[in-house]
Amino acid sequence: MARKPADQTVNREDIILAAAEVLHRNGYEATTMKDIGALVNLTAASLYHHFRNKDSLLLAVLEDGLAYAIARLEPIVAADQSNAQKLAAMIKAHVLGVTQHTAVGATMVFEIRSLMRKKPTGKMGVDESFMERRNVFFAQRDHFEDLFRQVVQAGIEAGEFYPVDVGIFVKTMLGANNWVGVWYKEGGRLSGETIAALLAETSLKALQP
Amino acid sequence: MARKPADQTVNREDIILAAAEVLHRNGYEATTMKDIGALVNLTAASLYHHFRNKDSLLLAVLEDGLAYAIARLEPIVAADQSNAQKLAAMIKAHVLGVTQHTAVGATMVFEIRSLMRKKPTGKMGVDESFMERRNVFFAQRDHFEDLFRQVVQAGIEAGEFYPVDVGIFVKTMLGANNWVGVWYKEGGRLSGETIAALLAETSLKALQP
Amino acid sequence: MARKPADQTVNREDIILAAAEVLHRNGYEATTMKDIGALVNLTAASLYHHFRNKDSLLLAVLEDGLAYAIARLEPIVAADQSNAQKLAAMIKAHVLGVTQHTAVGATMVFEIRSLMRKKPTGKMGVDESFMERRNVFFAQRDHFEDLFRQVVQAGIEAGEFYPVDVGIFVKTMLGANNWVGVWYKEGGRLSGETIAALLAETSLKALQP
Amino acid sequence: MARKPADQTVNREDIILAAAEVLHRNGYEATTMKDIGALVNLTAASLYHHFRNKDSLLLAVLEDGLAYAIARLEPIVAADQSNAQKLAAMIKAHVLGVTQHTAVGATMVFEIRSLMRKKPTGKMGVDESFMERRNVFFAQRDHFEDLFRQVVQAGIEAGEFYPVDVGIFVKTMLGANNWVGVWYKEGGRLSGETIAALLAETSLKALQP
DNA sequence: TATGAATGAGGGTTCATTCAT
DNA sequence: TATGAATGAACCCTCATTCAT
Repeated sequence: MARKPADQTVNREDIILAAAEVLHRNGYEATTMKDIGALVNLTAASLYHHFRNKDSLLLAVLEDGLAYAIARLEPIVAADQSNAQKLAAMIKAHVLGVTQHTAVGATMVFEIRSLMRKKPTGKMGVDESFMERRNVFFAQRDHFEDLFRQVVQAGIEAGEFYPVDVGIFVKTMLGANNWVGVWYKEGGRLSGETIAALLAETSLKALQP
Repeated sequence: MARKPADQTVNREDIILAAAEVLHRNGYEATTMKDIGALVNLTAASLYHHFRNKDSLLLAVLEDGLAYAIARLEPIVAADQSNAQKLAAMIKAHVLGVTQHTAVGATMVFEIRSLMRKKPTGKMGVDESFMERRNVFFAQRDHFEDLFRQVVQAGIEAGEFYPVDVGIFVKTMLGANNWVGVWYKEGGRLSGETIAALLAETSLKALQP
Repeated sequence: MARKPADQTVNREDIILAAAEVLHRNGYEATTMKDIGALVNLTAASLYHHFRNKDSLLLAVLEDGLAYAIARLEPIVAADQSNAQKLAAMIKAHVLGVTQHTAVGATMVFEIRSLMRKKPTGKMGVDESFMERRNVFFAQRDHFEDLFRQVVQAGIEAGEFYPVDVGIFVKTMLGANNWVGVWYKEGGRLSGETIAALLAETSLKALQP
Repeated sequence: MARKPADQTVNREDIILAAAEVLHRNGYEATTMKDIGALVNLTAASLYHHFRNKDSLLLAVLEDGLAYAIARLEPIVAADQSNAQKLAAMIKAHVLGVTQHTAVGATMVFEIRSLMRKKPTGKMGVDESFMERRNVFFAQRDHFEDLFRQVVQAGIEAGEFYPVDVGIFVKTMLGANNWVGVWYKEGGRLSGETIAALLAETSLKALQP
């Protein structure tokens, strides 16, 4: 269960990884500090040396996952390729990320509800910095979706894609892609790469002019 | 807030509806008996006259939603139409169900993790009947997916559809459809019917031979 | 230790009494819900059926004590007597209250710092109703002091009293009176009545023209 | 916030001063090692190089304040003056100390309850030396009160003072004087000296034969 | 000396659940 | 049926304290 040998120093990143795992497995509310600590051989109390509180830690996981996902997408969007090629590459990269990088999986599958529902307090009064971070996160989340919207839109305008309703299409496509995080199990019938390729193919076909 | 006038008798179905609403809005762990009760002007304690415990109530919601979803699908599958027509009708029916019937939305969007994670006891010892119901639910869930798989498979064999990996395709498609429950807001830019039609169109296009 | 037999129903007032006792004995921060509960044979959790949270309960104690103290003072102020007679009666009543009514003792000896230091949150976000109650409490506390100030001021104007600095004198006098709550032990050398009489005599002498 | 520039060596006395400030402001239980450390730019852990534990540190504050108060009183008691002159000087000195010397204020206002309630262990087993120090402190506290009692008693015997109950009178008077530490704010309407003078006058008047 | 990291103990609070009324 | 009262379990978080560096 524990991922870290008992005698090693634990750093912020280790904790985020552990938290991502629990978060991905159990969801926001069912994730306890104790569970996270157990994965790095720490007590719950010790986690507070690295993060102000649970919300802050879990938000760090989400930020991490989202940043990673975006980082893989942006070079693709900026590349000099057809929109179809870009979109295929984006989907593959994203789905692969969902299956491989726990934090990405957690971030995407994640019911953002939990974060939205958060009242401006955990136990520390009105934590403005948290609210700010949360807002930045939501903005990044929009940005993430926007990368897909841009490419689809450009593809439509270039005549590469069938003129779908971009907003609906992208949400739908991401729903499909993110959902992989729910059912994907390592060592299953198909590899992450294969699944990623199949999902890309499906989306591309759906956009055929 | 309360869905029931204060002076009316509350029955099992009312509670399920209330629970579905909270469940859909807040997720499994964040759903409290008090919240559910509030929607029908009951105290949390009173809910126990209608349901053995929280799990049982929430499972009832999921069963309800799933049964409703299946009930709308089976006649379509059984109808005398092309597989393409069937699949389009199924998607439309399902997506519409997700947007209109809270319990369906809750059931589908729902991270089944919560249910799977449940230890065979809450406070009442090994509740075998609950485990049975849970297993039946999972079986039904499989059946639900199977309805889609059947039609897709038949369509492929009939040459109507492109020969996709049926398992992956259906999971993907359902991911997309169910995700609607996450982002759909009544009174948005597009009606549930329109969204349902668009999703059906997208999936059908992706299956074009 | 427990003040209530194990088989009796506990009501709001019982809890306030228990809380007053612990509060008086241990001070705000050192008072735990568990300790309070123990005095009425309840668990800490059970207290939450009667009070929203610890702050609310302790504030109730203070309100109680203050209300009681004021209630004993107001008739005296309104009576038709000389200011000297009034003041003597007020001091006696107040000191007696401090020695007999635990909540009064707690309220008066109480380092109001704890209440003033309270950030607008315990664990429940910005609890506005609590802040309002707190403000009302402080206003009442002012009113309490004002009753003494009125009589002293009137006495000075009537030539009954030496023209002291009213504000300082009253604060000083109340400091002396409230301090009784710190050192008074039931069954000591002198009765509460005797002590009260001595304190009244002392203050009156200090005001001699 | 920090009282010491970041690059200066911190000594025992600095810490006591910082602790006195926090203690005076927040009370025993609400005083944290972290808060104290912050005032001298130290971490909580670092404080343990100077003091065995929190209790020991806070007791040092109290000892300091009490020693200072006594040191100012003893010469007065020993001086060759009338008892009335002595008492007036003592009150002035003491009240001034309360307003000026944080440790005195902390010691006096301080609810000795916290110290009395201390179980003979925090985490370090039965700390006998602490219990001894605590007892010495209480003895000193008695001595402090005794200085006042001596002068009042002598004054009564000399016919300078009205024959009050010495014990009660002194406790009452000290209550009044110590209470100044609760309400005194620097920069208020009256200076510490003025307040001290008024309190002395009041007590002396109360003792008029 | 100073500190970052870690922890055990404990406190406030929530919540599902039970039970007598 | 309905509920108020009560509770055990669990959770988040704080804090005094220790220890290796």
